[in-house]
This record gives sequence, structure tokens and C-alpha cells, in this order.
Amino acid sequence: MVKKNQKTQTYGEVNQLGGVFVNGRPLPNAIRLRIVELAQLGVRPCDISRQLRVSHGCVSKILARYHETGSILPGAIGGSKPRVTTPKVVAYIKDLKQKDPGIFAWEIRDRLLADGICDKYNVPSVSSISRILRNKIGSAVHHLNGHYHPYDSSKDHRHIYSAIYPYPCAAGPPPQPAAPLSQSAMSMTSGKLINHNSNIPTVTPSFRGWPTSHAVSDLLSHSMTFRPPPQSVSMPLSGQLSADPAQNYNYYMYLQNHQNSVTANTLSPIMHGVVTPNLCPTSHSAAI
DNA sequence: GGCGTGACGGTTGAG
DNA sequence: CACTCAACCGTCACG
Repeated sequence: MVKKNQKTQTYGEVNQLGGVFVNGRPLPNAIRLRIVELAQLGVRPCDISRQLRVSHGCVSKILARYHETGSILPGAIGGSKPRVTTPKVVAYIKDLKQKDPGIFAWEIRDRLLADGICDKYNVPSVSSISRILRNKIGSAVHHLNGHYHPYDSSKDHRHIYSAIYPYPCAAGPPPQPAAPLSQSAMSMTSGKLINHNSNIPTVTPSFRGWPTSHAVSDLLSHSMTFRPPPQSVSMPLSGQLSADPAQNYNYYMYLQNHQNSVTANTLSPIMHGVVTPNLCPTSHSAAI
């Protein structure tokens, strides 16, 4: 596993356009930035695809996401859905049940909302509450009171996992549509963090979700200040990318991200919770 | 030729 | 701590 990761992340794979990519991993933020940047300069997606040597499907996907959410960042990879039946919620349900053995599951649900234990985004479904009553509080009492709910729709309550569900991974402000870059946004300097190894700006969301369009604009503004690596790799000005530098640049970014991932400069913002954990190195892999 | 989209093989991380 | 599984990824091929 580790061996395979190291091999893949070191060498990557080459797509039909000659670009280097790592299967299963997001493109580097700098590439994503370039895609959005070039699109806003009026470069056609097909040309962006050729210039950056990224598949047009990927360009299409990134631009579509940007227009929809205002973010260029990849989504949160991995992990499990948040649990709504936290110990606190279970304890509260148990308390309600003990105080009023005849209470219905839907009444408990209403109480959870009314009492501020849950909000509309993380309140358990009626069937979930029934399951809690059945499994965690005692089936005997539950059945004797005739409140057993035979239908278990536990597979159907995914709607409760909202984008603003308040847990560390998906919490945060709702997505905002993309807006044209403004000069004021371009000149913003707060709310960002510069990676000193690469001079690539990093947004500083304290959540694992989308940054605001301001954050994206900020990112875009600083992508212009990206410094090319000292080797033969160059980073042309917007709209003037040539194919080969793009490939080198692409490949360089993978190597650089791989190297950065184990440095204190990269780990520091992560430890301070200002970089999306999705972009953090893990114990299994150091890739972003 | 350009673009949207689904299948595919892959990675990730909470549980 | 190995495993599961559902989230995500980019590429590719098709229409």
C-alpha cells in the first residue's frame, strides 16, 4: 500500500495529453487555479485542457464546480458520514422517554428541535429515534408502550446530512456562486496563508468545506505571484502557457506537493486548523 | 471539434 | 490496528 502510493505519487501517470496525474488524487491547487484563471480570461475549456494537459472532462468538472460553488478546491475525500445519534442526543431521548414513557418518536423529534438539542440539519429521523428507543433504551418498555416503529428507514435519511451540518468536516458557510474577480478582491491580503516552500497561497478555512468566493478570488489573485521552480520549468503569464512548460509545471507541482507535505511549513497551518484536512498528509500517505 | 456526462479504477479517512 | 465503505478524485470514451 505505502509502496504503491510512493511509486504512484513520485512518478504519477501520464494521460492522453501527456500531462502527469496521480490517479485518485485531486489536481494540485495551482493547476486548479490556472484552469479557473484561464477560463476567466476567456480561454476556451478545450484550450485550457490542451495547455495544461488536463483532460477536458476534468476542466469541465472543475469549472462547473467553480461556477456552482465558487470554490476551486476539491471536495472532502474519504471519511464517514457524521453521526446524528450522538451520546448527548441519545441521553436526551432517554431522558424524555423516562419522563414520559408514552411519548412518541415524532414528539421526541420535535422536542429535540424545540429544546435546541438538534437543529433541522442534524435532528435524527423518526425511525432513527425509534431505533434508539428500541436498541439503546430498552425494547421491552418500548414495545409495551406500543411505540415500536416497524419501518426502519435508516437507509433513507441521508437528506439530513446538509452542507451546513455542524461537524468539522462539512461544516462552514454554504457554497456561494462564483463571481467575477474584482479589484478589491484581488487586493485582499487577509485570511490567507502563504506556503513558504512554494509561494502558493492557501485559503484558511477553519472548516472542511468550500471557501467563499472571496477566498477563491484571493487565491486567484495570488496565483499570479507564483514563482517558478529554479529548474528549467517556467510559469508563463496568464494565457501564454506553452504545452511543455505546462507539463513540467504539472509534474513539478506533484513533486513539490509531495515534498511539502512532510515539511513543518505545511504541517504548521494544518495543526492550526487553517488548511482543509483533505489536503493534509496522512499517516498512510503524504500526498495532498 | 467542443462539451457534458457516466463508467471506471483509484485514494482517502471516519467508524 | 486491520478492515469496511461511502465519499471523493481524474481519465477516458461516448454521444
